[in-house]
Amino acid sequence: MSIANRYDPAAIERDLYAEWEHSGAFAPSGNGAPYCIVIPPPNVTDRLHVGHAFQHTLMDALIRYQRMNGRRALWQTGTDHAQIATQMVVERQLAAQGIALQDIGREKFIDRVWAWKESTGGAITQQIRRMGSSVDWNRERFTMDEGFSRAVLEVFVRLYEDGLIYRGQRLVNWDPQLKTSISDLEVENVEEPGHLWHIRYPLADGVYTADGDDHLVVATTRPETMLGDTAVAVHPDDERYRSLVGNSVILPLAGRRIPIIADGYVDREFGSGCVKITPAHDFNDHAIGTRHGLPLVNIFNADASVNDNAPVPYRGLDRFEVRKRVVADLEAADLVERVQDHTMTVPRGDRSKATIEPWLTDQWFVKIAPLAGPAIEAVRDGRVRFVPKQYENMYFAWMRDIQDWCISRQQWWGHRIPAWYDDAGNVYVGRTEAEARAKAGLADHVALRQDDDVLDTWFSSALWTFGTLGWPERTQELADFHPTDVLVTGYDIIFFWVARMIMMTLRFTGEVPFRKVYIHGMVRDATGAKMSKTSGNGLDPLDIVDGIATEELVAKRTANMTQPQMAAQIAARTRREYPDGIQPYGTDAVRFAFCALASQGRDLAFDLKRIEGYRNFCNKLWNASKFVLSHVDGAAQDSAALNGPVALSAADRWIRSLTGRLAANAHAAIADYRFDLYANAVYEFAWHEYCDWYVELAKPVLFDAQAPPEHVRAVRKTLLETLAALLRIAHPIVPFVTETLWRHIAPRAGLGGDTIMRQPFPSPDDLPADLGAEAAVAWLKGVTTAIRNIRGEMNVSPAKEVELLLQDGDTADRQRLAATEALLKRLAKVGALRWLAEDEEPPPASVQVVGRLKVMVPLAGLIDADAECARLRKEIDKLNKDLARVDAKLGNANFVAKAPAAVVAKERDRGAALRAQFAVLDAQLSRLEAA
RNA sequence: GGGUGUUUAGCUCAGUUGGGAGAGCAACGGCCUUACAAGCCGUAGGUCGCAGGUUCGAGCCCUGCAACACCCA
Repeated sequence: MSIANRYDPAAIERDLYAEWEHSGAFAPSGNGAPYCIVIPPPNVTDRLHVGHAFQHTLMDALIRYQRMNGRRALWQTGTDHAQIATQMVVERQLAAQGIALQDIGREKFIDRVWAWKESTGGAITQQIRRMGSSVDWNRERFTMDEGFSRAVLEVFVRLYEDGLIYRGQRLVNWDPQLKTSISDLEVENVEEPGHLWHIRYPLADGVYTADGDDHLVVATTRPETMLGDTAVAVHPDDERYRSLVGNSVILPLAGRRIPIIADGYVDREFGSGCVKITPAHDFNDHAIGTRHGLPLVNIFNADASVNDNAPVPYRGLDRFEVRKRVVADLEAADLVERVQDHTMTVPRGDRSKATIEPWLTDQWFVKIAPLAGPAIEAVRDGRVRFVPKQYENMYFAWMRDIQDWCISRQQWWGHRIPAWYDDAGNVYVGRTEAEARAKAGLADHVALRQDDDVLDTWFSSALWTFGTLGWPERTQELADFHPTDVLVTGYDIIFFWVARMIMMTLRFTGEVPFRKVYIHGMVRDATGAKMSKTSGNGLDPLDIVDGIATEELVAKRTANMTQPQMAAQIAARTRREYPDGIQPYGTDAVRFAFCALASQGRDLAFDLKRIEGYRNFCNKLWNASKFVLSHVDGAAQDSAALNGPVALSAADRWIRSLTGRLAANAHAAIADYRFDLYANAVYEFAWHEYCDWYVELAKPVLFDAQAPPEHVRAVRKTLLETLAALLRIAHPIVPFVTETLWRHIAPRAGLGGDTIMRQPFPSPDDLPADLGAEAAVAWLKGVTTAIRNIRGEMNVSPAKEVELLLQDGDTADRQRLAATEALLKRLAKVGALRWLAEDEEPPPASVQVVGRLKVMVPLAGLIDADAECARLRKEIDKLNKDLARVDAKLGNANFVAKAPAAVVAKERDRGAALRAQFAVLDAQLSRLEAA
């Protein structure tokens, strides 16, 4: 079977993945030490976006690398039920059909969600496959599947029994649109323009302020909440109001009498220094209310319309409508002193984007402090390490101030809370209703009703590492693969997920969930802007893999929008940015780009130009392999072509040495999670050493019919063996092209295996450094480059053979030339070559200096003397600058006295070399100018 | 308001204990040289955000400032 003439990723990638998957190659195997990564479970509502693809690429590179190193590698995959996000999507679909939730009821709704999940859940797994991710599909899990749900139930019940889960009436973040509580983390604080209203509250009982006013002025951004005010607070040390503390004001509109209290929380500088206190609708006010024993007046319904605790005219109206009316009514009563423009921080739900209300409800909470302590300790003592380390500070800061976690959601889709109530409102918790009854010794005739709420989606994902491995059963997988080795995730979910995993896992397994947390940056578009559906700059990774036409992309980006008014703008932007659509680049190119861009501690700008470059890289690998195969197969009839004695040349030894260095660098880079350094090392070696130099160095031998067989064999074997090593080293990044090429290259290199996936990752020990060979090739490269430079600068056609003159130099130069003359002649297209005697006057020539060696190309007919003079002046100029810097350094007595001897010696050598070069070039310039 | 990160070539980014500023892309010049024009050869381009400090020596260490990004309040 011969290799296709052209690299075409579409032709290889799909079939290869199916073959891998069916062969069972992704499952852990062998007797090596276990290695495990759990995938951060994507939401079933999602399609894979480039951020996922990026993250998965890094994980797959790690898994493939460890698998090649003989580890029993498990990449645990699965998806998350994404409680709120999923419910929202299905609700919206129903709404589009004119169906309201209460019409169909809880059970039917949940059936609908499952049906929808079954119909779309496949999309994301298909995308994971197309990205080449070698996950173990046999072990795929879903956070709502039976086994995992059991783990969730178990954890809830045990935490409850241990007193770490409690139910209580608390002020929580309430989303009036979704009509559910959400946790602190799910609230985004957004700065928005607003107003600050200064409102007069009349003093009761005929008292006056120190300034003689009959009222206090309070400033608020939310005048509607005054309907629930139960006090006005001033600072205890504020002389202006000290005498009024203990008196009352009459709350306007409501007409209630409320006290004036003193509390250190009040900022005297803000507004008039008087603050309205609404304990039922503000977290800070609630704390003050608790301190002062103030009553709570809840004025909102679940949808944030105003309830019957407010004066009649406002009842039943939406909060924003009430705001307008309250302001109007106050103005009518001349109680508004002034109105300022004011930037306010508005809390919004991260899913619904609705303005959140602090609202008093009964909810379930996790008591967090007993869980946080051990979790802080685990990071402090290094059982869990963050990479990069700076994220540990972020983790500590958050964990120190962590508040109890509200885990109940007033929704239907999700893990239903395993608590039951009797008619008296007593609560019974158990794994089943029967267990709950049994524990409480309840008679069968006592009616119980299960809690309607479901759990926060992050409650279940916190159990992901051990829940997927079979907990609460004591499975072999749990024993083998837990703690997992590394978690690869973005900094955006350190609090949501990483911290909670550490807390829960320590509590229930006594182990950390993972030993390392590799935190990657966020993928942004080519201009560095955040990718999002609403700004329409997001990309489906498969559209880069397979390519997409402009209009198709426009259609995709403007479909199913939450903000349809943006469609025209997005369409225009898309047409501008992708006038010719996106070419099909193939999975390998995209993966290579992700690795190369994965530098630590920063977001990455995702640029298609980079992908194109790496597609070209894959093509380069393909063509190099084609070259190697053609020269091996051409000789295949000759059984001695590869078998028999070999005599390795300096070039052969050099590329072997560099291959060893590549292996060492790759191992080190992966150990440090430096995917960028790893990818760059592969790129640099493959393109600029193997292809640019070694293949060229191989040609003179391969094309020479007279070459001794042991030399030819050495070149063929070296081409094959180093390419085979390169393919294995590159495989974790670019699995498809390397596997395809491997199957052609490996058998000829005497290496077995149907798949590169199970081949050992090359060890530097197999290819020790050969300093002699490296020095020899460095010399050859230097002389070749010098001649090419003359050609380039003098516009001598590469096709034109030139004469080469050498002069001076030392014995090493002569030895090296002798060893590599044939190579040099080919690489630099040199015809005649002659050493000049030391005292021989060279003909007019263009000259370069390599070490002590003068490299000259005679001008005769080839080179313009004026151009050469100009070039020399430029060179001399540069030399002079360098020399001046070196001399300044050496002229500094302090430098010579204090710098390490080696540094000084190096500087002296550099000076001497520069001076020698200068002498040659300067003499050459005078000679040409004289002529 | 507190914290973290970033600032290096036109663009995107490397730069590992302080010791001659790098890559890719873009640009410019020359090449269809028997693996590859998705290529080859060569060239040019930077006050390393600003201001101080430490040091014989600073992109790197310290202080301050600025801009941008993000996290927390």
